[in-house]
Order: sequence, then structure tokens, then C-alpha cells
Amino acid sequence: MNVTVKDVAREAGVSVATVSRVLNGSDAVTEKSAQRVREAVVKLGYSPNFLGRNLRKRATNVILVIIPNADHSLYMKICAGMQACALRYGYDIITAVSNAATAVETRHLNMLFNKTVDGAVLMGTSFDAGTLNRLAEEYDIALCCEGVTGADVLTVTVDDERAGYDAADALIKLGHRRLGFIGVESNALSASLREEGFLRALGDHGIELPEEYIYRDTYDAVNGAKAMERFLALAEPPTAVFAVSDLIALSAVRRAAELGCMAGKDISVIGFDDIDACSLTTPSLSTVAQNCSEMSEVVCRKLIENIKSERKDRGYYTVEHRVMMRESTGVLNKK
Amino acid sequence: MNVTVKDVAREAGVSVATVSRVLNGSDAVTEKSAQRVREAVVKLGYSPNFLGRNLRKRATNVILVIIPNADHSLYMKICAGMQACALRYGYDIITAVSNAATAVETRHLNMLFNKTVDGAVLMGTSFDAGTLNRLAEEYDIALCCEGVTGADVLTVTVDDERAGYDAADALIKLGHRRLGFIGVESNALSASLREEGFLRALGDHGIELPEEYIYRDTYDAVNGAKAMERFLALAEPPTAVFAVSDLIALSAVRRAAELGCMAGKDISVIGFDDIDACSLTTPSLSTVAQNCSEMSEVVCRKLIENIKSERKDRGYYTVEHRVMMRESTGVLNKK
DNA sequence: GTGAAAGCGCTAACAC
DNA sequence: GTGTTAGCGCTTTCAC
Repeated sequence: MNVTVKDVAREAGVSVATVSRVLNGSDAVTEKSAQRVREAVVKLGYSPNFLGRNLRKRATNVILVIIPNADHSLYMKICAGMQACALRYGYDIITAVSNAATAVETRHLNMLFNKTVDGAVLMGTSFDAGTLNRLAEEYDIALCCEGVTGADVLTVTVDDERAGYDAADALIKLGHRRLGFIGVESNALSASLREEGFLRALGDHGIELPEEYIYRDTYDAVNGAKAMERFLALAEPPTAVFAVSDLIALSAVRRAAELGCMAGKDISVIGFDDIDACSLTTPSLSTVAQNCSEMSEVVCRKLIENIKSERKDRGYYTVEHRVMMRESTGVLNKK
Repeated sequence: MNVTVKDVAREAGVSVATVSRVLNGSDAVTEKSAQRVREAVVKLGYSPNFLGRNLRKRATNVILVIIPNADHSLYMKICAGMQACALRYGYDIITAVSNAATAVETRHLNMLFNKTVDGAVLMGTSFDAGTLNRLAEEYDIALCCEGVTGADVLTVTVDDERAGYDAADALIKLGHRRLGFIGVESNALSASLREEGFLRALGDHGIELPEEYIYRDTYDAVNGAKAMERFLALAEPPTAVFAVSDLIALSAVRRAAELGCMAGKDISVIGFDDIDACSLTTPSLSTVAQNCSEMSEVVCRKLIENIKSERKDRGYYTVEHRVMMRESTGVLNKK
């Protein structure tokens, strides 16, 4: 019932070795035999069983990408980019969502342990540096979007510190001196780097940051609204705000509007990531865009190189970011 | 270097058969042997090679989900739901993006042909009914979100006709009699069903639909803007508009605002899908939500049942939808 | 209860 | 250039 190389060999009147040679593009075969094999393949509707092939070759040419969060369009964009890149190297990408839960992430990594995939890209992993280093000892893994302090693992991200700096700088260039910051209470490296960069920019411009201008909470859109409420209740609210994620920024913009304060006019708000919604809302959201295509390209190529080679590249690479000014930011409105 | 059952057997002082029995939970083994095997597994850090196991078992317990479009949060939500459901049955979900391109979709389906996965869910496939029927003859596949006319394949969607009806009905209940429709020029079954339902609602209320109140273009957000321009240029523009997708609706809302026409006040707009952006924009977008969790649950469970059984369920199932009224719709503003 | 051995489908070394 | 055969790692009959 299930057609195998044997069947094809019999049909074509050759040996299984010849069939395998034709299928794998080995040139050591006469055109006549090759032709006969190809015909038999078509006639029998043969499709090679990759379990057998992979078992023998000890490779699957498949890379696993673990996504922490199904709601974030950034991750899907990067996956699409990696897929395009992998294809050129003869690899396939499969993705799985971890919901940032260690248990789920571990379950997915089983595919690495049980040889179902050749390598894995972790986007915002929940593992600590020690675990990652142990993993990297035995398997080909890479971090993307989100690095981990102390992890000696191939990593590709934007330069978050620099990006935070640039976001603040863009606001300052618009004349703002009272800058608010909405961050997240987590050990996410990217968020704290963005905060560091933000603070450095303020320092460079001799701007002080009062305690009340900083708001940190869980990574949840609704906290943009909460932060904005707090800011606007101050005697002297900030005139511009940087949020470490677009979702938070959008929620802040919305709450501000409800409180009679229009983003872009009465207050400036800039987010991070450039998710699709940024350009769909009114006002459209200024943000810092990550270069997804470059990020996916770099991480995918380097991981495949690692898989194929004995020498393992464990470098930390950064890709470009770009400040995108839209309608939610404007020059300081001197009253 | 790579530890196998053999190594575990030697370490535990038993045969490979016993090791396998312990690993697979067969009861025909003494607790003493089992204990020794478990210890050896831990000591050697053994992890079974699934290529060998799957080859032997002729099953992988993995389901492939093909997503047409990486930008649509709906698909990711459904994937997450399917993952949760699959887990309960001991299956894993892997996803791949096709960009609605037949070539890519075919490439992904190779995983089905080469036995890398046990079944596949297609969300908005680019295959025609004939191809799907032939596929379903030999493999376990299911359609989700988007059916195909004439495809005798397990399918789970919302009742798009009814949903289109309900969207129109909601607008009519707000007092609107001049209803516009923004559709897509494609053979997507869901879109045409939504249109049918929309028209039926109008018919039921004795409302005529002038030709100029219908706009159809490619499935692209920017067409919401184009449609709105056309509508607002009419001597008597529609007072309410139904768009078959949220992205299109959001773009329409935005363009309307630019033309001085505020959604929710001057014109009502309702979309479809309830993507995340709906509640983040101002005004928030009214829409028709699909019951993602039910959809993913049903399709996943029934597909797994098909995989496990000889009897194949090829039914067409529909799940609930819900009209969500937000700020972009309002009662007819009589001037 | 346990072990020996066959075999899942494939590739590649080796012999001709 | 082609065929024979071993073996990738695993499960599972079949003896014992």
C-alpha cells in the first residue's frame, strides 16, 4: 500500500541504490536509468519517507522557531523572513508558540533533543543563561529579538540601548524637556536596555527625570492607560512619553484622548516595534521600527552555518533600527 | 557520543526490549528492572530519537497547521487554541506560513507526503476542491476559517452568511437604511458568503442596494480607504458600511476621518474578525468576532479522531460568531 | 517478565 | 555505472 524505494526500484528495473542516487541528484548514474526511475516515481506516486531518510542522514533540514507570544505581529514577520532565508539553504522552518511558559518551551525543545529538528531559534526565551549555555553545548540554538545576560549563545537583536536613546533624542529634538517613560517590570533585557538608552539621552541633554515620570508595570497593554492617567494627574505632566512597546503606547494614546489630551498635539507619544496597528490608528503612532528582514536573515543564516559546521559562532549581532515619526508626536506646544 | 537505547540497556544491565517497554509504559516489566532503566536514562542523559521511533511506529503525533498570512492575529489565536487542544491528546502542533501561494503550500504539504506529520489543517487554502478531495483521499486534512465549495473535506468555520446577515442587521437596527458594502475580488468563499448574508438582511428589511454602494477590490487594507473615498464622493453616501475584514474597515475609518467624516458619528463602520487593533484604535472598531477557541478546539479534536480512526469525518461544522458594537457605529444621525 | 531478532524506509560504503 | 548489503534508532513479535 505504501510505496517505497523498493517498489520504485522494481518498477524501474534497477536497484534501490540507483533509485536513491537519482533522488539525491548523484551524477553517477546513466541518463537512461535516471529516466526510468523518474517515470516509476511518477507512475507509482512515490514520495520518499523522510523519517527513514532523516534517520539515516542524521539530519532533518528543519529549524524550529519558538515564539513566546501569538499576539505580536513582529514575531510573525520575523518568521516569514526566516522562512524565505531558510528556503535558499534547503531548510524548512516550523514554528511553535510557548506563551513564555518554561514548561511549554521545554516541551518544544524536545524536538531538538529527539532529533526532530536540527536547530532552534528562541525569540524571547524564558530560560536563564545557565540553561541556555548548557543547551548550546550540545545543540544548535540561537536567540532572536531578545538577548539574555550571560548567555554565550548566538544572538541577534536590535541595539536596544541605542534605540532607546534615539527615541528619547527624537522627542528632545521636538523641544520636549519633560519626558515620561513607560516600562515593564520584568527581567526582559530589551526593555531595560531601552530604558538605559532613554536615560542616557536625557543625561546627555542635561535633563532630569523626576521619579513620577517613570511608570513600570506588567507587560500588558492596559498599563499604558494606567501610566497615562498617573502622568496626567500630575501638577506638571510630561509633555512627551516613550513606551517600550507599541501596545502600551497605543493604550496610553487612547486613554490620553479620553482624558481630553490629544497625542501629537497636547502630548507626544512614541512606542516601539512598529506593529501593524501603528499606521492604522488615529493618530498614527510614532515608534521605533526593528529591521525584521535583516534580523531574520542574519539569525537564520548564521544558525544554518553553525548546524553545518564544527566551528560554532556564538556572537552577539545587532541590526538596524529606525525611528518612525508619525502623528502621535509633535513639536512642543508652548502655552 | 550519541546515546541510544543500546547504551541505556547496557548501563541498566537489561535488553533493549526492556528499555523500550519501560519508556513506553508497558506494564510487562518488573519494578526492579524499570527502576534500573530509569536510573540509566537519567545517568546517561538519554533522550529517545523520534526519527527511529516514528519510523517504526509509522506515526509522529504531530499536526501541521498552514497559515496563509503572517499578519493576521486571528490565525495565531487559532494556532494557540489548537496547540492547547492537541496537547491533551498527546499531539504537537507545528505551523508554517504559505503567504497564500500554492507553491509554498505544496512545499509544506510535503511534510504530509513524506510522513513528517500525521495530519494538516489548512487555514484559507489556495487549493481547489478537486485537489483537496484527492488529498483527503490519502491523508488526514482539515480546513479551518475558510471552506472551499465542493470540497468534501472536514471543515470548521463560522457561519459566514449568517454573520454577514447579523452585521447588516445590527446597522439596520441603529436606524440605517443606506448601507454600503466593502468586499474583496477573490474566490474566497467566506467573503462571498458574508456578502450574501448582508444582501439577505437588506432584502428582509426591504432595503435596496444601489450599485454604487458596493465596492470590491483586492484583499488589501488600502482598499478600505479607496472605498470610503468613493462612497463619500457620492451625492448621497451610505450612512453605514460593512467591510468583510477589520483591516479594510480600519483603513476606511481612517480615510473617512481625513475627509472630515467621523466614524461612529457621521458614518457607521463595522468590520469582521475582531483583530487586536479593533479595541486599540480611536474610535474603537465595531466588528463581528469569530469564536476562535471553539473553532480551534473542534477542528483539532475532529482531525485527531480522523487520524486515529478508519472512519473519516468529512463534515462541515460551524461555530458561533458575535457582533461586537464599539465606537465606530452609532444610531443614524438625522440631519 | 525478558531477550533475540526482524524490520520500519532510507542512504552510502563497498564490491564489481 | 550499478547492485548488494549494512545499519541509522527504534518497537514489537515470538520464543523462552
